[in-house]
Amino acid sequence: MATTSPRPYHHGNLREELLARAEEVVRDGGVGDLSLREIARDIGVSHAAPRRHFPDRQALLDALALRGFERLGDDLRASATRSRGGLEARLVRVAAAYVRFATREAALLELMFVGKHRDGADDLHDAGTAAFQPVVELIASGQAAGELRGTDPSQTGLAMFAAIHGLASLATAGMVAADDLEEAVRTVVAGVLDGLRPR
Amino acid sequence: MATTSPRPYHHGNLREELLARAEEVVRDGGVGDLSLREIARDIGVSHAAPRRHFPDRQALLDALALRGFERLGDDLRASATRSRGGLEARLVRVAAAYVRFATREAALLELMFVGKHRDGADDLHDAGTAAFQPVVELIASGQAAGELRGTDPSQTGLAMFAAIHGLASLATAGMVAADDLEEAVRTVVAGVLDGLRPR
DNA sequence: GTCTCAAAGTAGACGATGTCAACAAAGCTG
DNA sequence: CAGCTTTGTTGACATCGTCTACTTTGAGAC
Repeated sequence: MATTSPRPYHHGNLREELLARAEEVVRDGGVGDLSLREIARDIGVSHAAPRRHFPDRQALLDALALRGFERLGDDLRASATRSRGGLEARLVRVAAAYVRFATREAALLELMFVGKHRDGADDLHDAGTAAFQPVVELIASGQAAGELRGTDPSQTGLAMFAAIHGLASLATAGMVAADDLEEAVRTVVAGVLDGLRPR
Repeated sequence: MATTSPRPYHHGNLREELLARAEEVVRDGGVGDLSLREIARDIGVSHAAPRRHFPDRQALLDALALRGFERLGDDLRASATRSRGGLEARLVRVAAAYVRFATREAALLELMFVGKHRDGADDLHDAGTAAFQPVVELIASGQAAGELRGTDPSQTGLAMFAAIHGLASLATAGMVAADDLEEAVRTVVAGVLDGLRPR
C-alpha cells in the first residue's frame, strides 16, 4: 500500500482550499455546522493553520460571502446577456437565475445578507451592489427606451431588486412551494414591471 | 444590607424569563452571541436548568422565532386595522410597520426566516403565513372591490409579500440607506400595486 | 395529614470549538 | 549561506452544548 504522500510543510494553496471546503460544508449543513477545526482536519492541516489566512471565524465567513456575491454576479450577468427577447423576458430570466442561486445556495445566501459582518465590510456592501448591476442595467435600458417610467435606474431598480430578493428569500424559507416558484417568478417580475410602465 | 432574597428552588416562570432574556441578547448581539449558559447565569439559575424547558439550543431558537412571528403578526394587524385611507395608503402603512419591525429586530427576523429549523417546524411555517394574513386580507378586499386584478389573494399577495420582505431584508443588510427607506417603501408598494391594477 | 411520584433545578463531567502564544520549517533575499 | 518573513504545528485555555446522576419541591392519592 502506498504511503500517504507526505504533504509539504507549506501547503501552498491553503486559503483557496479552505474556502472551497467551507463552501461545501455550508452548502449541505448550514453556517452553524461550519467548524474551523473540522475543515482543517478535512484538508489535513493542523487546527490552527486556518488562522494564518483568516484571523477568526467571522473573517472566513465574510470571505465566503464575498465569493458568493461574485458568483451570484457572474450568474446574473450571464443570464442577462445570454437571454434574447424583450425587457420582461430578460428580467424574468435574470430573476429565475437569482432564485436558482438562492435555492441551490440557501445557506450561502443567508450568509451574504446577514447584517453582522466584521467592521470593514464595505467590500461586502460593494460586492452586493455590484452583483445586482445586471438588473440595474436592464432597468436603465428600459427607461432609456421609454418602456419604463423614471430616470434613476438604481432607485427604480430597487423595487425589482427587493421583489426578486424577497421571493428568493421566501423560497429558501420554504414559504413558497417549489411547484409554484416558477410561476411566482413570472408573476412578481411582471407585476413590478407593469407598475413601472408609463401611465 | 439585605441578604439577596433566596430564590425559591422552583423558579416558577423560568421558560418565559429565558425567552425574554434570550430576546434581549439576540436583539443586541445577534444569534451567534446567544449562549444557553450565559442567559442561565443572567437569570441566576444553573447552567443545565434551561434544558428542562428546551431540549437543545435549536429548540430555544425556534421558540424565539415563533414568538417573533406572533409579535410581527400583531404589529401588522394593528397597523392594518388602525390605518384609514385607501388601499394603497393602508398597504404602505403595513409595509412600513414590517420594515420597522425588521430594522428593530434584525437578528430576530433572520432567525424567523432561516431554513434550518428542527424537524416539526410546521408550527413555524403556519405562524409565518398567519403573520402575513393582514396583507392577504387587504389584497383580498382590493380584489373584491375590483381595485385589483385576480381572484386568488394569497397568490396575488405573494408579489406584495415578497417585495415588502425583500425590502426589509435589504434594509437590515444595509443595502438601502436609512434615509431612502421611507420613500423606498412607498415606491415599492405603489409599484407592485400598480402592477396588480386592472388593465 | 402523610406518602408518593413526577416536575423542575443542581452539580459535575465530557468532548468539541475558537482563540492565543510559543515554536519549527520552508522559502526568499541580501 | 545567513537572516528574515511567511506559513504551519503544538499545546494550552476558557467556553459552550449536552448528558447523567442527584436533590428539592409541589401536587395529588389515599
